[in-house]
Amino acid sequence: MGVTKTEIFTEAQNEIATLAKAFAHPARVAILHHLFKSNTCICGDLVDEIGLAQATISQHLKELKTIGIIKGNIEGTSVCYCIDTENWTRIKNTITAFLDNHPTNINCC
Amino acid sequence: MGVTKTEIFTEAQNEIATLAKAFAHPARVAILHHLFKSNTCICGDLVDEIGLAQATISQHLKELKTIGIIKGNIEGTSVCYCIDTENWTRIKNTITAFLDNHPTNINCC
DNA sequence: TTAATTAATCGTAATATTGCAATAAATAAA
DNA sequence: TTTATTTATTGCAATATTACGATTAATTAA
Repeated sequence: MGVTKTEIFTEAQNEIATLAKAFAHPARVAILHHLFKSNTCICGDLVDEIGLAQATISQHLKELKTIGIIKGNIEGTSVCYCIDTENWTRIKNTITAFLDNHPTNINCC
Repeated sequence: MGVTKTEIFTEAQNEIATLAKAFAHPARVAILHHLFKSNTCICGDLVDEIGLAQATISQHLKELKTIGIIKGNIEGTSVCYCIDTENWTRIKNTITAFLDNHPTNINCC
C-alpha cells in the first residue's frame, strides 16, 4: 500500500530507478545544468539563479549528493558543489547501457 | 507547497525530468526489461512475471504509454504492449545528450 | 566576543505516487 | 445469449515527495 516493493525487483532494476530519480525533478536538472555551465563550481548562487527557497535547494542538493552525482566542499561560510566526475561517468554508463538495451530496428506491434 | 514549480524551469529541464520519471520506478524498469527480452511483445504475462497486482501493472503501463515509451495493440481480449521504437530512440538521444553535457575531465572541488 | 553570512536541519502542510480490491468494459468462446 | 478471459478504471489507504518558514550550526568579519 503506497510502498514500493523493492524486494521483488532485481538489483539492476532498483539501481536504474534510483539513478533516474535523481533526474526526475526539474529543480535537480536545473542544478546540474548550472553546475555544467560554470565549470568552476557554484555555491549558494543556485538559490538566486533558481527561484526556490534556500531550504528547498539544500534538500535537492542533499539528494544529489546522497546518490553521488555531486560533491560539496566547504569553503569558508559557503559550500562549493560540483559534479562528481567519476560517479557521473559511472552513472552515465549505467543509464546508457540500459537505454541501448533495446534493438531499435524491431517493431512488434 | 508540495507542488513542483514547473513554470520556473526551462522546457528542456522539465522534459528531462518527465522522461527520467518514466524510469524512476523499478516496476516500470522491470516492465521494460521484460519487453526487451521478448522481442515479440508480451501482454498480461507481465502480471505473472512481475509480482504486482493487475491493477498496479496496468497503471504503470498507462504511465509508460502516456510518456510514449511503449504502445499497445488490442489483440482479442488481451493487449500486446511493446516499445515504441521511434520514441525510444528520441528519448534515448535526449537523455544521452544531457548526460554527455558534462566534460568528464574536469574536477573543480 | 558580537554581528553577519551561509548552509543544513527541523517541523509542517500540501500534493504526488504507489498499491490493491472491487468493479466495469470489451472481446472470445460456448 | 451466457460465460469466461483479459484489461482498464474507480476508489480508497498508505507512503513519498516537494516546498518553505523558522531555527540551528558553522565560519568570517568587525
